[in-house]
This record gives sequence, C-alpha cells and structure tokens, in this order.
Amino acid sequence: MKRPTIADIARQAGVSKGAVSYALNGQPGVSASTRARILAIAEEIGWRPNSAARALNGARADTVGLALCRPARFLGVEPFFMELISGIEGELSARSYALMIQVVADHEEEMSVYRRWWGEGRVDGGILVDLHFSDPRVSEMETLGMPVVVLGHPSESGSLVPVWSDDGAAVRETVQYLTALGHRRIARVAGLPKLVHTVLRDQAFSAVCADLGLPESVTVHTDYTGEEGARATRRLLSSASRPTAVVYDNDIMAVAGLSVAQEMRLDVPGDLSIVAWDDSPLSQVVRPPLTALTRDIPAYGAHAAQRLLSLIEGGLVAGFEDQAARLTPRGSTAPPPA
Amino acid sequence: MKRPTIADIARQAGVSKGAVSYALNGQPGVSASTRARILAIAEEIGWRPNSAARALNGARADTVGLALCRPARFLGVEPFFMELISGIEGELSARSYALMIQVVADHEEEMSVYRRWWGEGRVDGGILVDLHFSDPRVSEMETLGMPVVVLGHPSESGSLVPVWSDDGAAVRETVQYLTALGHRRIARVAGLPKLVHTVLRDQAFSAVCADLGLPESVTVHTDYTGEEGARATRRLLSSASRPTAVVYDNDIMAVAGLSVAQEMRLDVPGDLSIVAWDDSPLSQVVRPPLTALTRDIPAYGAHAAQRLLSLIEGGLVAGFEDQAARLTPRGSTAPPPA
DNA sequence: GAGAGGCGCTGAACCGGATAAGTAACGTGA
DNA sequence: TCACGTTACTTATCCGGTTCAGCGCCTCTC
Repeated sequence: MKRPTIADIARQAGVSKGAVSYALNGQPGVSASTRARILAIAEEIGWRPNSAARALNGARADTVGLALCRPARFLGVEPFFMELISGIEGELSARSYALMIQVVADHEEEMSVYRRWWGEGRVDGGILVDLHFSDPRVSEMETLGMPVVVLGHPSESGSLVPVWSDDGAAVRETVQYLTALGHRRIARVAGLPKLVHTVLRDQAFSAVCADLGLPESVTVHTDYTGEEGARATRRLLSSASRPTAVVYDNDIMAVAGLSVAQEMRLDVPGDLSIVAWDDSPLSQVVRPPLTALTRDIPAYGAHAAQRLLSLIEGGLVAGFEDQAARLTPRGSTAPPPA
Repeated sequence: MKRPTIADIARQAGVSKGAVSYALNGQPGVSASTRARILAIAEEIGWRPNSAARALNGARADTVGLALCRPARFLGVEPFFMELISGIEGELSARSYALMIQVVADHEEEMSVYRRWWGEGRVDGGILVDLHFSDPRVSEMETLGMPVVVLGHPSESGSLVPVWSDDGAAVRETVQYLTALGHRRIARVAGLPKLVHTVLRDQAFSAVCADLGLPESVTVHTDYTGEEGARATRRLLSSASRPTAVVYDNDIMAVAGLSVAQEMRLDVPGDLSIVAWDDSPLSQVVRPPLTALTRDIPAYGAHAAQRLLSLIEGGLVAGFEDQAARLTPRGSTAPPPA
C-alpha cells in the first residue's frame, strides 16, 4: 500500500536511481530504450513524484497563495471575488499550479499567513488585493522578497508588480453619459474609503462633476453590503436636493438601492437612474435590469496570475493596465424627470 | 537571503542539528537552558520549518484539497460555494491547515487532480461535493485510500464519511406551509437532475404533494442559472393550470422567477407565491423580499472540515446529519388569489 | 592505433528536517 | 566504590527525489 518511489522503479528496471530520475524528467543521459522501459514501469506501478522531495531540492512548490482579508459574509455576497478566483485559477491550472487560499481577519494576520507560507516553502508567490493607501503589506512583501502581484494602482504598489484598470475613465464615461441624458444631480454610493480604488473613483467623480459644471457631487461611503447601500440610498433620496441618478460601487448595493427607490414609490428609471459598478447576473435579473459598468473580472484575475507566474519563473515583469470598465446601458437609466 | 535552516541554528548555538530539532519540537532530550537558547536564536534569525522537509519524513501536508467541478461562471453566481468555502476555511485556519483549491471541468479531471495531489503528498484529504447517483468518484476515492468527506446523502457515499442535511424535511415543511396558506397548485424549479440532493428533493416533493392530496406536482429541472430559472418560470406561468406557488432550488433562480412574474404583470405574493432554497442577501434585497429556506452554509462547511480533520488525524469518524433548512417566511408568500 | 570525445550509466552527496541509537558525564543507592 | 540509571547531548540514518563527478566503452579522427 506504500507509495512507489523511484527506487522501486530503479530496482525493477535494473538501473540506478539517477538513471530513473533522468528518464522521468526528460533529461539527457539515458538511452531511448531505457527511458521507454523506465517510463513503462513507472506508469505500470502508478508512480507519482513526491512534491515534498522535489521541493527539498530547491524546486518550486508550484503553488500560489491568496490570503483574503474580508469577513466571510462579504465573500458569499460579492460575485467579484469568486469570479476573480475563477480567473486566477483558470490561468494557474493551465500551468499545473495550485491555488492556496486562506480567509483572514485583518492585514496583520494576512501577512503572518504569507510569511508562514513563504517561510515554509509552501507557495512561490502571492497576489495582494484590496490595496490601501500606504499599505503596510507592500513594504513587508518587499522585505520578504516573495514574488507578488498587486491588484491595484501602480502609485501605491511600490516595487511590486501592479495589475490595475483605469477606474477614473469609467467614472468619467458614466458621468458624461448621465449628463448627456440630462442629469445634473448625480450621487455616488461608494465602497470602503480606505481602499485605493475607492479614493481614485472619488477623485475622478469630483473632478468630472466640476468639469461638467454640475452643482455638487455627493459621495457616501459604505462597506459594500446591501444594508448600507439601502441606508445610503434612503438618506440620499430623502434629502432636499434629491439626486436624479445614483452610481453604486457594486451590484449588491445597486440592487438594494433599486429596492429602496421602489419602496419610496419612485420610478426607476423615470424618477431615478441607477448605475451599478461590476456587472453580474444579479444586475440583469432585477426589474428594470441595471445599467452597469462591465468588466471581465475573470480576465483580470488571469492577467494577474500570468504576471505572477512570469515573476516566479524569473522574468522581469512590467505592470499591466487592464481594460477599464465599460458602460453597458440597460433599463435603469433614462433622462431625469422634467 | 537564503532561508535559515536548523543547521544554521545549530552552528550558532554550538550544538548538533539533532538537539535543535528536539528543542524546536518540544521533545525531551535537551536542557531547559539550551532549549531556551535555541528558541531565542531561531526567533532571532526568523527560522521557519521547511514544510517539504517535514513532509518528507512522513509528516502531514497540513493541507486539505477541494477540486470544484462547476463551470467558473456558476461559482461567481452562486453564493453557496463561497459561503461553503468560508466555512471550511474557518475551521481549517483555526487548526493551521491550508485549503488547496482547483476548479476543474469534469469529474474525470477532478479525480486526476485528487490523484495527483494525493500521490504527490500535497494534501492530507479532500471534500467531495455535488454527489451524483452511483458517483464514480466514491469508489475511486475508496481505492485511492485518501481521507474524504462527502457533502451528500449517506445512501450514496459508500464507505466515505457523509455530511448531509435532510432536504426532504425542508421540502415537506415548505409544501405544508404553502398548503396551509391555501395553495393547491405548487410547482418546483429544481436544479441539475443528476445530483443526489435534487432527486431527493424531487421525491420528497412528489410524496408530500400526494400525501396532501394536491392535484399534481410539476417539477422542472434546470442548471441553476438565472436564465433557465426565468425560462422555466415563463413556461410554468403560461401553462393552462398555472401554479399559484413556485419553489426554486436556489436564490438566483427565485429572483429571476420573481422578475418574470412581474414582467407578466402578476403580483407577488398576491397572484404568485415564491420560495427560494438557500437564503442570501440577494433574496432579502429584492421586492418583495423572498421567503427562503435558510441554512447555515458556513457551518455546513465547518462541520465537513471538522470530520475531515478527525479522519486525517486517524480518528474513526461517523457521518453527520446537519440541521435541515428552516423556512423563513417573508413577503413573497401569501394565500393564493381567490 | 592512440588520443579525444561523447554516450549511458553508476555511485554518492545533498536538500532540511525527524529520529533511533550511541555515548559521555553525572548522580544515586547499596 | 561500583554498578546502574538519568540527563543531555552527538552521530548517523532516513525520507524521495535531483544532480554532479566519474567511469567504462564505443566511435571518430588524424
């Protein structure tokens, strides 16, 4: 019942362990006939390389680590992470790399997980998500010397390889579209204010609103949950200068906002236009279907994984700017009421 | 820049590798003072055990494998898997186990991934999800001898350890509730017909409908997507004997069904009652909020992980029946139209 | 026909730990 | 005082691979 080793193969083939190793790894040093014999025996007795023994000789672990620092309930809620993981996974599995995942409570725990994985030789690299300003993880990773790709803007990624998309452009496209429809009072229900991409969106939003001469640009920050999205929407729609359009930082809040509007007897899109950041089946399934900022999230993850693998394999890797989100108009946006 | 090893510690402490190993592992054989000195040096130079070297000595990999056999797009759609993973993760990380994940295309690939992981000593065990009838994976896993917990009914889990919940009871509770409200024509929009739990729900549904003397019990099978859920609903609502209540096998289809009903100018719950299997923020956020069959999915995953860890650590582990889903009535269910 | 060179293989060291076996030094009781 | 048992180590071996030096042997070349 024990696992067969190369020593077993060597004994059966009547050669040395070294010869077996060469044969199995496609290295020169054995004749074609011996190689074939060894491969046949290996196949027959069901030999598999022991990854631990390989790793001991300085080989790679063929594994990429991902420590996710969000409370568990957000993961279930947001399609974003699962799609991201699917994309990363697709790229990794094509190259026979595995993905090691751990959900952690905070950045400190996240770093200790990475330190452990790296120190124990369990992973060859990692992906950092949810970049903050002056994110301590960046310098710690630089110290650690572990190959890392950061999903976030290059201005904050230090010497780590960034993969990002131009959220500012998407914000501008959205606001321009809404003003073209005639909207003047546009509000934004944003995500966590500590995240770099939230701030970049905030800034782009203020800037484009100012450029277009819009009276004010209200931004409310939330934690991405439907509850906070609903609360923010209720507050916005109850204010004296009610916005005629609201842009949400994720789809779950947009859907929650839609419900609140309907609950307040406002017609969407007649009285209120709604735009969701990140498309998902969810935004298409509600009535009216939501105008959304569409991104190919699996591709985003795949691009990050590609860079990471190049980095691991010793390449010099440049940052990569992914496609910006594109506006997909659906039934939730229309000209404002007269 | 090289990783420190116990040999480095031994040199600095002026003792042998063996003594260092005993000291670091809390084994007897070194004096308290030497142990303290060794631990201090290890701490100082930032030593971490190399997991590969440990594994080589027959130690465990401290890793659990999960190969998920669903197209990537479903993963993003269904909160179920992400919540399950969170739950598994919570249990594993508490015991310093890692989770290795790979998304695969089919069962054959799934098994080859498990065989590789097990053969290479990368994982100590695995969790099988989406059990089919006469699932070939069960017997293959039995042959492989790898510790495995099956999320599925014990009737189909062979000698593997099952963790399951009584879906039949949940179906009965739902149908009884709907008939108590006065419904007589109840339909079910179910998931993949190959899955064991789908069939068990189908059977329970037919049985309880027959018991209660309901005229007919229509079940439509889908692939869990919103599109198919919408299509099935459209067909049901267009039929001559339109149901007054529909029970969906997941929340995404229930939401899609709700949209279809509204699109067909049916009032929910006035003209049509809707029940969703598996609760999520999504079902609470739509209007009306959906009556749902609530389960603690993270706990479900945690229970499976607990059993798996006991199994890995050599315990004799019994199957575990988790709590059945409980009905949480909300605004989408009411008496049928008169 | 001798030296050069390449092929095909062997033997052994090595990776970083765990661990069994061996060995001094010391304490203890008879 | 001597046999005996502990304590606190050291030494050596093992895990399952990779890899390097070396060694016959055959072939080619001049």
